[in-house]
Amino acid sequence: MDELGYSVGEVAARVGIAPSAVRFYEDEGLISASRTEGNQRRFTPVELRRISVIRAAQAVGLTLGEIRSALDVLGRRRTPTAADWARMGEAWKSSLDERIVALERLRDDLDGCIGCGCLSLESCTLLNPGDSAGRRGPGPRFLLGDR
Amino acid sequence: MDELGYSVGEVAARVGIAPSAVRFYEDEGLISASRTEGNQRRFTPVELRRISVIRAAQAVGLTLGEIRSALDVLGRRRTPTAADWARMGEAWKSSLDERIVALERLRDDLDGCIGCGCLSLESCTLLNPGDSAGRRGPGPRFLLGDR
DNA sequence: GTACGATCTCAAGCTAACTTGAAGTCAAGG
DNA sequence: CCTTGACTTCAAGTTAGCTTGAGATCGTAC
Repeated sequence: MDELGYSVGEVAARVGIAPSAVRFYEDEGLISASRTEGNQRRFTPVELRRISVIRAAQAVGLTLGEIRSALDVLGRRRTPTAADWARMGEAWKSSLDERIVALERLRDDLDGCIGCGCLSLESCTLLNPGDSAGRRGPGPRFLLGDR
Repeated sequence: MDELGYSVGEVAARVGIAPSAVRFYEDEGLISASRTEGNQRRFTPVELRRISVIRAAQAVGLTLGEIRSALDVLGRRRTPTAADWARMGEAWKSSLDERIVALERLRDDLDGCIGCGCLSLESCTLLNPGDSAGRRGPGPRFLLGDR
């Protein structure tokens, strides 16, 4: 790190991703960098934080597009406040909560079905929820994201 | 459905996927079909079940490769028993349990971090777990699947 | 028998999130 | 000054899981 900031390689090493991924994030507008006289990227510590947040958000299951939107909300202010990060975190937390609930429901349904061995039956509620889960078209919609 | 079984279109309609996906699954060896004299696919009800199970497994987050392995375990027996399906279901359930635990931990960490506003701090345990989460390399490994 | 939708095969395209490679430039040590 | 490793851009490749399109055939209803 020189007086301008971290190089791609340094950033990559620090956040544990490949340099190509760092460049990719910049190309995608998720992070920004200044340049040296010789046209090399230099990143401030703030960008390191943004990358960490990006990775965290990905772990939660958000796409880069969604993450970009969230980061855009932070706006052009130089240094996001704690409240800014908190707001984003809250949004992700509810996404997390939804996923957890969905998985738990799936697990519980699986429990019930396995108990009765009905995974082998055409009438299985889990695989053919037409009766109990309502008529929302054919297939195991219950499991595929339909709410 | 004729005496040989369901056509691709019928299968597709019944399980709620596109005919191309049905052909794709057959190409991938996930399901099998007999052929009419005119070379058209015909599927038995068992294949419908397999597709439903495939979709269920995908919803749990398994890849087609993993699913193929699981289905291969069912072997060449013509009709899988309830115990067979149950065994697979159990395996998926533990995968589900793992995911739920991981997401819950992530959510709880996010809770703590948001409470203290530390998402904006470089010393944040969540984003830089180097200290409390052990030294397993740089980056927010805690969030990225490292266990 | 003829029309018309459904099916066939095969190749190519698509999205996400990157990686890889080529050809060339920058920066720091000796 | 020279070497060497890190950096540059840009195009193309990768993986998963399908979809789309072209051109040809099947099957069924009238």
